[in-house]
Amino acid sequence: MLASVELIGEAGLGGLSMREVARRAGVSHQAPYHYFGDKAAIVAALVGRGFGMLAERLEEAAAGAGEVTERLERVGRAYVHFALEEPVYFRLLFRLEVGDLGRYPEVEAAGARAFGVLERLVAEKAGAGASQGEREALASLHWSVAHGLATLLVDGNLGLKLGTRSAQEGHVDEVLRLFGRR
Amino acid sequence: MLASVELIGEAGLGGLSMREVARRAGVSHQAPYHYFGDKAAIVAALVGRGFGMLAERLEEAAAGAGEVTERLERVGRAYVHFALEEPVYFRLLFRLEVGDLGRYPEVEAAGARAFGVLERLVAEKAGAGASQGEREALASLHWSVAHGLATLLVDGNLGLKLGTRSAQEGHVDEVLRLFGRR
DNA sequence: TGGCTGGGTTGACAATGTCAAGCGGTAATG
DNA sequence: CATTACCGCTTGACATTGTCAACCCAGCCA
Repeated sequence: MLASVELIGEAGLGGLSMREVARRAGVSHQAPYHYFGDKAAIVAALVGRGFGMLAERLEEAAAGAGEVTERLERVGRAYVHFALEEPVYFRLLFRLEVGDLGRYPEVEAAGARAFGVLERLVAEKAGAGASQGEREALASLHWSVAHGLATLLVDGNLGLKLGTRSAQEGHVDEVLRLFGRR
Repeated sequence: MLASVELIGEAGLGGLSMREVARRAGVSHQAPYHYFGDKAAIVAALVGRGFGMLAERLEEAAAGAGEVTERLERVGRAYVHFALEEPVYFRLLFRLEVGDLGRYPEVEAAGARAFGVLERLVAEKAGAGASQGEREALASLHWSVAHGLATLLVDGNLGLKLGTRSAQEGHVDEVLRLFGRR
């Protein structure tokens, strides 16, 4: 299990070989197979774990004191920071093919838990007068900003050269602050 | 080449088998190998093509008349629409492992071309007085919104049930309009 | 004692990516 | 015309992988 994460980190999801994992763990090539029926199942387990970790961080960020907008910004920051701190897990989260996800309800539930944090905050911000469509749009917008920024940063696709970690964090803060001013 | 896209569409990137591609094209299992040295190379070629298509759409959207904010909004919509219309290509674009990308400069160039469209618009919007950091943050923010929304929609991770295509487009319009109000 | 179960093992199989070598035809070169 | 070179492709091998099936053995319960 830990060996899987390590290996994915080294060789990417495509480079994940159950046989190599077993080799590293010093067991036979079928041992992992005994716990997870399938290669997809081991990945799904990791995804579930990853969503759990993410949800925890988001809940923590949402729980503290402060105005709604402030807490929302904190949640966004927590989202992006999670991606930067656990890039292996984060990349995994959204790499499952859509169809496969249905086979693992607990993974779906873990994802919904993370999304729920955002949803509640957005509902609070929108106020009672807002229509469902407005709330959904606001939630999608917030989710998109955090998710887009995290994805682009993690994959180095922002076209910027943000070498150090603190440079990345500074950029994230600036972007989120800019988004918050509205 | 076309067979690859088709196969990826059916079985996902992981399900792409050069041998199966060759079989469909009615040639020997080594024929594709003759044109592309590598499995990674064929994927990179598709990514390059995808970025080219995307850049074209963005340039088109940016070229028309209107104020900067209006054009920016059009570009964002074009970005998301591309993802919805060509999900196979779009998913491919950002799935290359970071390290591998360096091996294919033409792919990087195609990506930079797409990003450039946004960069110029943002520079225009920010005005001459803005610092480089401000411009970068603004560009990242716009890119993040479009990219995040596109990614989440394509992978069905928004937690919403947007069955029909027009429902999706309506949601996109609403989110982008909301973002534009600033 | 006997049987059952959990945590493995060994051995086989088809499929895949990739390497190496060969082969037929067309085009340029002498 | 003969030769050479190249292009587009094929055949045949190889190690590696995911997965199936069968077996094994310690420890526990009855």
